[in-house]
Amino acid sequence: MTSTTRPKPRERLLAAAEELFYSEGVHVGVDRLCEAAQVSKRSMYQHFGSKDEILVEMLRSRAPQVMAGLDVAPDAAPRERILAVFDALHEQAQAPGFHGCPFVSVATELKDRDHPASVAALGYKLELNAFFEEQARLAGATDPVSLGVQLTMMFDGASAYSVVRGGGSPAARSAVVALLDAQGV
Amino acid sequence: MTSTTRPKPRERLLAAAEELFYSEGVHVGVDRLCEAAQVSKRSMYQHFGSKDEILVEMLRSRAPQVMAGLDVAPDAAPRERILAVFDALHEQAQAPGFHGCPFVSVATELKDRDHPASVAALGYKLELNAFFEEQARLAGATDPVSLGVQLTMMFDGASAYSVVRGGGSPAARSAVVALLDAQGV
DNA sequence: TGGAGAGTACACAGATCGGTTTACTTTGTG
DNA sequence: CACAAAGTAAACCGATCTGTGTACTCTCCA
Repeated sequence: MTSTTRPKPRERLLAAAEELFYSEGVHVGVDRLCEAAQVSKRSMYQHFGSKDEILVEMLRSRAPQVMAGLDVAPDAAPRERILAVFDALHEQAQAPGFHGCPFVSVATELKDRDHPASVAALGYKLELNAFFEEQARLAGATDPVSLGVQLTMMFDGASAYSVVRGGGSPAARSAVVALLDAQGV
Repeated sequence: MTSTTRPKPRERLLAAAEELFYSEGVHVGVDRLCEAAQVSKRSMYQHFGSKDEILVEMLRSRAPQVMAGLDVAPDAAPRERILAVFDALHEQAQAPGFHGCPFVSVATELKDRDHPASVAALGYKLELNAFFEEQARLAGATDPVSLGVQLTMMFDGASAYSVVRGGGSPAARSAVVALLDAQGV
């Protein structure tokens, strides 16, 4: 009976935090968090020391899933694998509940790079950057380090575009193509 | 005595809102806002109907100044004028109190594109986009519309980079050069 | 000079914030 | 079965939130 069992409070809290913090911001209160997770506040403070701890744990535990949701062509050649990331982003940006990259959102809302959650967000961004850089290197890019940063910037820029205007733009893909072409990828 | 006069409460409130909402977020309370502006709460509600109204008015009134702070080479040729914007951003991103584009920040924090402040933020972003597009057109770009969007994305992507990691990166400028070169600008 | 408009200080309302505490119930297992 | 672990509901704490009400003072100008 491992498949139909209801998730434990800890996991329910992390799921509720993912949903609420993303759709409404990190200022959502613990009362609403507990209500959404169907967990009493007393239990919540048994599992987590504070609301911030939930936020950090949520970011840490979700990073791999977010990466997996973007690296949708792991067996393709580097250039296509990179482009697939932006195609995936483009599709996610069409969804009604899209509010940009959750890690950048948290960092933007906290406005404090020393906050543990900001550090967790930075960790994820470095991962994404490393992914781009590695693919660039595999494809024989002129300057993989620079290209990795450039692609990370384009990723966050395309996200910001969606946050402000809604939806996506084909200009993101053409920009990526131009950046890849410029380095012979 | 027009130069040494202390600004009126309305302007002091807008200045305090610009400072506090940017450095700490739109969730700063009206009490702290009034304290920073040295204006009584009663007076605040004489000038503005609500806290949100201050936020919207602040964004609207500050947009021209922000644009002016980026278009620092208005007499240069289009390509250099565009690059000057990213050089200005790069310098601003080095400053200790930098927290990204204030308009994108507000939109990110509100997570509601229908909010009047989000609409104001959108208006500013469209202005920046139009600026890039116009320069691209003047320089004879292959597809000025697409290039305008691409540059706006790079701008916000470079801003996000600074928010998450702090400081700037020379990769932003090289990316812009690649995008311009790809369109013969 | 005197009165109106603009400003102040401060208490208040009702809600919500993060977090704690008390008292009770459920659940899994030796 | 029995009992500890883990869960629940709900009151409570002091602080803060947006916004209002009251009562007073300042300043400028007809």
